[in-house]
Amino acid sequence: MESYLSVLNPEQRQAVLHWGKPLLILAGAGSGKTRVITTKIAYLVRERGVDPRSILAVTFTNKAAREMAERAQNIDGRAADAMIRTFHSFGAWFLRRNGALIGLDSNFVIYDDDDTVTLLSSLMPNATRAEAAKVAHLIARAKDYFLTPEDNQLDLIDHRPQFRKLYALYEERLRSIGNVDFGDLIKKPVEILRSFPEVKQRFQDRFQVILVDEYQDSNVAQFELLKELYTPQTYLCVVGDDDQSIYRFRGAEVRNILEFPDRFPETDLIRLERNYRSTAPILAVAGTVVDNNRGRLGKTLHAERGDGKLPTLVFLPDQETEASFCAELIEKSLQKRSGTYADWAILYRTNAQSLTFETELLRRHIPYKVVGSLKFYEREEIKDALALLSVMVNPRDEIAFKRVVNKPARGLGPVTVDKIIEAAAHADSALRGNLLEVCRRLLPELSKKARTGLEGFLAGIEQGRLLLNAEAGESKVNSIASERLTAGEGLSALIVYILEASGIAEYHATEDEIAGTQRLSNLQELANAASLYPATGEGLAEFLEHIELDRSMESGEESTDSVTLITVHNTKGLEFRKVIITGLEQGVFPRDDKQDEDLEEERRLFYVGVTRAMDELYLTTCALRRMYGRTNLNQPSLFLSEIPLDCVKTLGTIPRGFIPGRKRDSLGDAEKSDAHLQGPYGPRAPRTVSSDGRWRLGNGLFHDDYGYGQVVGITEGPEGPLIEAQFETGKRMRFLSTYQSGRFMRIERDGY
DNA sequence: CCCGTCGTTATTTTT
DNA sequence: TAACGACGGG
Repeated sequence: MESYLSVLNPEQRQAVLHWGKPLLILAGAGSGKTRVITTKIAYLVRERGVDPRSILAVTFTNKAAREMAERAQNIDGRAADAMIRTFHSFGAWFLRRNGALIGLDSNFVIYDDDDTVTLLSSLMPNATRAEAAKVAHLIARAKDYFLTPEDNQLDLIDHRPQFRKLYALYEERLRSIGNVDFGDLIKKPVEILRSFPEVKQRFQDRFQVILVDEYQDSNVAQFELLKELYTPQTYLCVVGDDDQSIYRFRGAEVRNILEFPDRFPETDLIRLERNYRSTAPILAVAGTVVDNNRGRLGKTLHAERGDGKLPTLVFLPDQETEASFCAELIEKSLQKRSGTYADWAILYRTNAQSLTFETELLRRHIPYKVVGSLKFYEREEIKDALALLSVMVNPRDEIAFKRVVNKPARGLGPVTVDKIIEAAAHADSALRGNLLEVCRRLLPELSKKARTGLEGFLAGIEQGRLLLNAEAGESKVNSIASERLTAGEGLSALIVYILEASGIAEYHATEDEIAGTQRLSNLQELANAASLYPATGEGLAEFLEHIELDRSMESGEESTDSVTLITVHNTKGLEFRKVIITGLEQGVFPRDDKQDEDLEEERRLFYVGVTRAMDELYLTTCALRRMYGRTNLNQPSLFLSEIPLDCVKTLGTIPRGFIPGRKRDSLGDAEKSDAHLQGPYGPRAPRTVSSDGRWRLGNGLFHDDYGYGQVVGITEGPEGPLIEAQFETGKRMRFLSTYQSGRFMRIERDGY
């Protein structure tokens, strides 16, 4: 056996050697999934004589695509010729070549969610941006589900007729601008493949092998794309873990993986259940909890590493205590043993929860980094720069045009700008939509102030375009020595020049002086990122596409040893020696509006978090938590009650009535679902009046969010008397008797 | 055009 | 609570 195959376990090897029928590899967390895919690519090229160019491997993240390409090449260099891309980058590649068939110019710009909202806002003049964002979200979902504005099933996304109209209007507008959104990168290729059999034939001939990674995160449109590329002669292999499907809210359809064997008859199924990451007690927690999900193919992870430290379940009074508990845990661990800060990750459900941890870690001088809050490409200056560059690539891009034409202020108010856009929309066909050309025509008609301003804007763009088209662009740029930004080389120099000439650089430099921000250096960073692209129109388009599709911004700040603060979602694919999952309370994780499918997804999210841990796992839950400026008394998370008590060590005071899970095999199904409904309060002699005299059973109350209700229980908590309220909406909550807020009050409404 | 104030509204986010 | 947007006054 070849050495690269000998490192595989029997199931992994079986998966690599498999050939012929469709294959579904169910790869549990930490089971060596990436190794299998990359080895498989290399194996196909090396042993099966498959032409690497006929291999298509798709993933969801650029990081995964890069890693896959790199590792496959390390085994066999010829794998470099395989097409290993994200779904979206494959779609973009496809559309640049075949988009003309449906009237799409090859120089389209890819709109991000933000641009999409802006476009939609312009179609909804009376709506707020937040309302437009909601519709934009729905449109994105519709595209994920491969639904057109005409589709009957669009009602499943939103049944209001105006949604259908807005979607149609949005599509029309996007088409006339000549750009695409993320959903189009999948949906449009499918449409082309369906409408043009000769194109479909070409692609089906080319791709003999199709591999899909993280298949549990694929959406309906992506499934359709696979179906169009697939023929009975194609070797199709998908890899994923149904238990790690956590992007339903974004259109991921877990049924894609659950029903794969039905969709592709004679599918072979291989399970990778040997886990090389975590110790057995950690996997026991993960397994018992996720086992409560109904919609899963079923899989049991075995810990190759064997036994280890028992996970700790920690009951805490509030979030401040939670933060200091985490900090102390980390400090003590570093004092005692030789571990590092980087061993530790603090996980939470929502970004807002990071604040308390940041405050505490800062106070104690514990180094940390917050993952996912970078948002480089959401910064104003970066969006400005990208909009400016977008207009140069696609002069029909009115969204980008609007953003930058009056920035810095050039005396072009919204009235003038709208006039230009109107004129462009109604220009004769040769100029239709070409904003820059229309601007030029319109100049004489404008007021002096507006004219001068617009001339300045056009001059900047024009010079930029000249340089893009000029052979010796670079040397020219360098001769126009830049004042604020350093030119660098290639496209970087050109971008620097454009930023300077347009006044954008100066505008943000001034901002920096006022607000002490880093905007100019961000712009510099953006420009630097372009250094490897040629200073041509094509190079610029490529650069913009790269940025739209890959916003990870891999800055090399990995060097400092620090604790990781991260949302559970963001931990997917990562691992840490020591993991603390925080905020495990009903209403937080899971959120209390989650039911059925959504609840199962939350449970999978919990599973993802747990399976990140290699050596140590801590689960924390707080009795009180401030959310939206209100302090709520929460029950421990349902998921905690699903963990058998002998699977964990507990710390802190277990709340009365907390019922831990029992051993799985002693539970019948009916009993199991009962356990979920079990209230947190044990039997006690009921009080009729709270000890502070504020409340009595049956008192009426009103809460802005929960409506009318009634006091149905009174207990004594560590912080004072607690009242339990049953609201007419069905919600039951407990409050401190002293809890007061303008939105919550006692009302004279005793009894019902 | 900039700034202050008021009101609204709160997940998760591979691309 | 806090952050962000919408609106009105200077």
